[in-house]
Amino acid sequence: MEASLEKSDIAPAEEQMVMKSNGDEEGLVLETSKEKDQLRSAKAEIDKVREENERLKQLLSKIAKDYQSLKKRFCEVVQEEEEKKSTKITPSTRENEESELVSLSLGRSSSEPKKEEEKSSNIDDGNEHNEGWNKVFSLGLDSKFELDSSVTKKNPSSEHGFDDEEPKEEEATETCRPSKMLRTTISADDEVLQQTQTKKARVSVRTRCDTPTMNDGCQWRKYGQKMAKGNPCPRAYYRCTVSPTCPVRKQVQRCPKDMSILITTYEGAHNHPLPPSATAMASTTSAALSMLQSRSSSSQPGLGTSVSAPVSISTTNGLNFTLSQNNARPQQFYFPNSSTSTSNSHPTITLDLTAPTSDSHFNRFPYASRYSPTCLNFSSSSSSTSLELNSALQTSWNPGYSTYGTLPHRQTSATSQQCLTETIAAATKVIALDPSFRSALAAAITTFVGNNEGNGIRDNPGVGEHSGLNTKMGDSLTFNTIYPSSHDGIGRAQGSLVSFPFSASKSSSGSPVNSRDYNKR
DNA sequence: CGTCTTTGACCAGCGC
DNA sequence: GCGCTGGTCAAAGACG
Repeated sequence: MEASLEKSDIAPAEEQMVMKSNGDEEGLVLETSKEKDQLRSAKAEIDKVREENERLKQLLSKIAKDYQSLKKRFCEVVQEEEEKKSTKITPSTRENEESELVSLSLGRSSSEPKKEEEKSSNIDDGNEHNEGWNKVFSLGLDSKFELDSSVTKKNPSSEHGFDDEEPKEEEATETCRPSKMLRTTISADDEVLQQTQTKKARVSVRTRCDTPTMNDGCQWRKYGQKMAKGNPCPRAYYRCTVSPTCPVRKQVQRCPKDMSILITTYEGAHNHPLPPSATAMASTTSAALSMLQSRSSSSQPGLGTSVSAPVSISTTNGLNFTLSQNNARPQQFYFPNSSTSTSNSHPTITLDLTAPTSDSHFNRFPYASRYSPTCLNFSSSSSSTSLELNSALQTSWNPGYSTYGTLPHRQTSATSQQCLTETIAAATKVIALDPSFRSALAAAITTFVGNNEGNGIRDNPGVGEHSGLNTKMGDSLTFNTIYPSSHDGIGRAQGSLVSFPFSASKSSSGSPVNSRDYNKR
């Protein structure tokens, strides 16, 4: 469409060129017409990007506006709560609260506060004016995605510090070989190695499902089964059969702790069109791939020494998005059941669709729920990425899922499904736009904290649909949004809060993944 | 008969 | 070097 519009615009110039070339030989004419086409398409592309840019700019300004007002309100509420609590709570409970709050921060981990502070000093600079609370909540993405280093730093002690709860599951979900990763990441410019690396990008989905596998819309062929160590349940290996050349594989395994939970780990990106029902998952997996690729491409050897803190976004509305790339375990302090991987070399995204019962995360952590019922929690390390969806958003890709009435999940309604789709889409977008993660984040967050009004997050966010959001922001931007309603019917105010620095505008990396493959056939 | 699953064998990486 | 483990292959069987 834009191309056709563009056609008329540039027609005169092109005609001139043609006229000119008519005087020359025919080959030249052909060449010129070729260039003409290229010019046309390029212009169209530029216009597209410009449009998108404008749209996202508006989006961001809107968010910033909202942020300002909500921040004000949030601070008021927080202060009130603080005053109330300060008289009631004991030092120990206060400590808990603090750690929970720390876990909300990007670039600060409660386990390594000092380290993080040092490493993200630039973040502090940007957030100093916020002090206190914002310090806690600020997201420092600046150095988080520098590949690396992290890789070179092995942190075995941290490996099992977190998963006492589900060690087997983690084993089941992940199988990484740090040394392998090390090799591939060290020579990031090596294309072959990069490919090897991208193969390791994984998306893990935890869902309650009684069926042997989760119906994600794709066709799979089982090619193997293995007993995983430490897990009584066998792990099944599937390969995508939609296209014979499709590299996508998935592993399916039951959670040893809860057999009703199915852990599906996807690896690779589809190289073929997918049915609409499969696009969400496909987008997510390919986005993970994209993220990994962009990381490796944007990594700088010299910056490799910084160990990033885990990045996680969590909301009571069901989103917990954790990015971690390092050997250090992702630190989701108040999401003990979120599936983070022990595997340190596989960047892994975990979608946790399991239904939390009464002991949901936030119920367990009243302060977190009180202060940030809908909080976006970013932290990053370099070993895995986990995205947890639960509560209201929990649902399944399995269309027949609701038929398993014994499962404690909520019935999948059209609303929640749409919500899930949007959530996945947004999360996918975030991942996909990793090179411009900071800016893209805004778009994704808008989907969550905004009204889901279709503001830019499409149903099928192809990985390649990079918006090219280059809007420059201030040093840090905090989103603090109140949800109009809560999913649990209690009606508590749901504030989503996230802040992150937009200290640098990166051009979005064209994702190598063919986003268009995911378009409807 | 074609497709899919099962299952033992094989290979590579890793730790000791 | 050896054993363990994860991942894959491929032959055989099951199924529609």
